[in-house]
Amino acid sequence: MKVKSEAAGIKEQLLNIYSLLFLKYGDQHWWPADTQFEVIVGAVLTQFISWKNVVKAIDNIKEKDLLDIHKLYECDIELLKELIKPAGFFNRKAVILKAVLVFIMENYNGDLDKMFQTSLEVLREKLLNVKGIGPETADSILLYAGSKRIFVVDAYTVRIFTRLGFLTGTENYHQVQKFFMENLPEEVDLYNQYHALIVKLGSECCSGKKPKCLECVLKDLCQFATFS
DNA sequence: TAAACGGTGCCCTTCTCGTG
DNA sequence: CACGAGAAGGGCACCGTTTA
Repeated sequence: MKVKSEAAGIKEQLLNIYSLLFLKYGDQHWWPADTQFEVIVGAVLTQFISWKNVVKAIDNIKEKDLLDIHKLYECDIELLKELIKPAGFFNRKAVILKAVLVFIMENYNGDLDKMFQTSLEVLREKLLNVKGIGPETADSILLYAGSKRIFVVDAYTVRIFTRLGFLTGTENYHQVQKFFMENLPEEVDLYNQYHALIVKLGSECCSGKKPKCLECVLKDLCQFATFS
């Protein structure tokens, strides 16, 4: 892991970045969902695609009055595929969603409160054992549905903090997560907001191909910034 | 020789970019 | 302007290679 040697420590720098992002983008109110269950469904559906399309898929489920663990658990998988079509990869996601529902029903009798009473470490391990649930999806569910203290890493996080010089871009998920969790205050709300702001910056400004460095609030801190 | 590991392609839709 | 090609996005399965 590359370490910056400037006077300000990494912890101060991370908080400084957070402040700049918050000043620019404000409270992100994440996760955009009404219930814990909606967060879980959204976390699965948002894999590989933009949130916009997930909204359509969830609206479809809501329209049929199926946004409920028991109802969705009983729901025919072909119907489920139809409903979540806008979210892309629907064949696979329907299967993943079903697997999650089976997991919650069989382990916790469909009771999310009960599920989130489980310790972070144990529940994370269990979620990762559900086919189709990787670290990012599991952590999203833990943080945003369960208010567990875990930092969510995604492609934006890696891209932005590599460009800023904190990462080399070759670290694995766990290493990146550890970096943030060791250098940020241990606050669920901060983890929540920080990740949301990273996504905001990543999608609006720090894109993969043509980042808009000129309008980036972090441009003065960034080694990557180009202004051509 | 078997297990562990690393790399690659696939899944599907939407959006962006480039070309005619 | 309209169209088509290509990329993005997370995880899994399968392949070939390395290691014990």
